[in-house]
Amino acid sequence: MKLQQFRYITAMLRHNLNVSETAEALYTSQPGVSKQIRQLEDEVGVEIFQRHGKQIIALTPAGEEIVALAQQALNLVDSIRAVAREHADPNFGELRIATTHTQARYVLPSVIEQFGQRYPRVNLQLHQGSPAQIAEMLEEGEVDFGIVTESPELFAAMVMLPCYHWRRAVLVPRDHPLHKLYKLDGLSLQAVASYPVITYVFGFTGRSDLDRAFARIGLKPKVALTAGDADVIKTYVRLGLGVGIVAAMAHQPGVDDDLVALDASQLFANSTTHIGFVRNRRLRGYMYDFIQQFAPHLQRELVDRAIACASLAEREDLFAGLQLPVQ
Amino acid sequence: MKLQQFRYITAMLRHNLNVSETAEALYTSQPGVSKQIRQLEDEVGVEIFQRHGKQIIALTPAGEEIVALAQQALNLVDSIRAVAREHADPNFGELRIATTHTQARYVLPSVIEQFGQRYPRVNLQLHQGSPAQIAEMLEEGEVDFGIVTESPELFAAMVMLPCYHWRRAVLVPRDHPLHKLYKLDGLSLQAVASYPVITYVFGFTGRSDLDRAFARIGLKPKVALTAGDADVIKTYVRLGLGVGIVAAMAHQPGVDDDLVALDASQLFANSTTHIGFVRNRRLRGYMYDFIQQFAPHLQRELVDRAIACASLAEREDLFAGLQLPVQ
DNA sequence: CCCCATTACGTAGCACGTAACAATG
DNA sequence: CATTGTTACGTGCTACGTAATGGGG
Repeated sequence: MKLQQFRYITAMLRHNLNVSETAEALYTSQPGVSKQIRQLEDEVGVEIFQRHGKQIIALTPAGEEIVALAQQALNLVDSIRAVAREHADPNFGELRIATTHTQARYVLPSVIEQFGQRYPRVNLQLHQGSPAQIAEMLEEGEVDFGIVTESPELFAAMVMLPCYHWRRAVLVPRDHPLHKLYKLDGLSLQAVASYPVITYVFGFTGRSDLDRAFARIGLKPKVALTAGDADVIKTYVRLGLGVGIVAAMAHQPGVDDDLVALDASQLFANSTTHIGFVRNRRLRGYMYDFIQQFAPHLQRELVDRAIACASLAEREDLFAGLQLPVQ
Repeated sequence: MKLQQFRYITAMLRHNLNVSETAEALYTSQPGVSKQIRQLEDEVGVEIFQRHGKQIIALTPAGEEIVALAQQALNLVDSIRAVAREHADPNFGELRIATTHTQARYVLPSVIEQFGQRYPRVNLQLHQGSPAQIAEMLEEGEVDFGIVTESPELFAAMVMLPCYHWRRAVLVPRDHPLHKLYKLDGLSLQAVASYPVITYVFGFTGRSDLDRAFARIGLKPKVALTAGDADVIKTYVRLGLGVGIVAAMAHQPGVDDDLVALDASQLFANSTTHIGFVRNRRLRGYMYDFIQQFAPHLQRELVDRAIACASLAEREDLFAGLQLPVQ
């Protein structure tokens, strides 16, 4: 048994059980991967992958368990690396974060600046992506943290810590009828839905919460345009293509004063942003600090307790009593 | 990083941080071990062992953590093997048990016979040893289970499950004065201590509980002879060398009828026998069955919950309400 | 001066790459 | 016929063993 074999079989999972694709992703040859997998199967005496002729179509029951254990072993290897680096120099290393546009653009800049001053020798990498891509980057060990709002099911295997709630705002030009209405009576879903809306593409930044709100009252607003980020949305709101529905923090005073952000927290449920990472992978000291700078209630001790939780439910209990800040 | 390197550094712990001894124990050459350790240290960029000149004298702080993680990784490798075997054939495999004489001689035979009938194709190995040796065998992965009464501190890192309490008996020839006294007034520690005693060597079969009982009332009985097992003790009791203090189950009706076993459960606290194994190493199905045959209250589900416990204290809570059988 | 870790060096085994082959849809 | 996994084969790396070297107590 070799760690390399563990890398191959775990990578197979992430690449459709396709040997060719896996080999390519790991920058190695197809026969090499094939052979190592076969050798591992020979050594332990049981097939890990179910083959149909020469096609690999599924994991065997034994394979399910074996791959999970192999993944844990690889996490330990990463942890050893982290421990060693920590002891070599606790202030030196890298911090790789994957997140969506909204966080990268509106929330993280101040946190990252602070962090950079505290840890000038930590090389910080920020990767932008969709929640699915972020989940993949985490799984592959390409990043240390993911910061996301959407799709908890993608992150079921990870430790997700709630950071803050955020409100939604309806973004319109100053002279838009909704602005007057808002000042008189406040907003209603009906009023908003009477205009074409511009909002996030599905799967991004709490989009599903938004759809749910309209669906609940049986409305299906005309969506004029969807975008992955609020900057694009703002651009088209300015062009009069429709009303924007965005995270409230996307409206920046000083820059966006030609638009008004009408508070819509009564119309749509608040969304919650989480920071998450792979379980069983040891965190560097500065990583704990980063988490706490991002979400002050997440002290190291609380994070460790969340890591220790065996199940999602346990973790939810841990945070049940907590009052999160609202952005 | 290679699993072999993990084997070397973890074995170092069990062999006084002595490279030569470690190499010998692993049937390989001293320079090989030395070099692999050095290579691992180079790779992770931090010393694992603290050297004083050319002497290895301790683990570095980083080393402490790294070795612990490496051990976990090796346990996972063993688990993968176990999973594979289980799926290949759940009724085929081996069960390796380390235990002390008392269990091997008086308690296990019936359990093992039952087990052998249920699982004829499981190769059962029984190794006898002192508690310290048993702990070592468990740590080295040479056995699956340890069954012991003494020295909980040796097994702090393992999952220990309480199986049953057992009483002590004072063993004397039929015509011994203590026998008469027992029938009239019962026994007292003073009465027992007025004769030379024959009992277990220190570190075996609850010997320390026994010493504690005498010490509490300020008595120090004359110990005529100590032995590792009750058979030897019985032999010398028959020769009139002294009175035996043994586990009650060591007195076998039919075989030992020339001796009488005077119940001494009032004089000495009952001892508790535990079955234990290394955490994070997956158990085969038949292993769960063995545990339950040995201690019927330890159903698979309860065992799994005990394994899940993070700390010793948690595990104690789990068994706090349980009424154990008394042998 | 002995014990022990490290360095030097040769060899055998194996992981990995290239090329050819087989099987599936 | 295209895609995908397996077998065949050659090569370069490296783990490991033997022998020699060097510090510590």
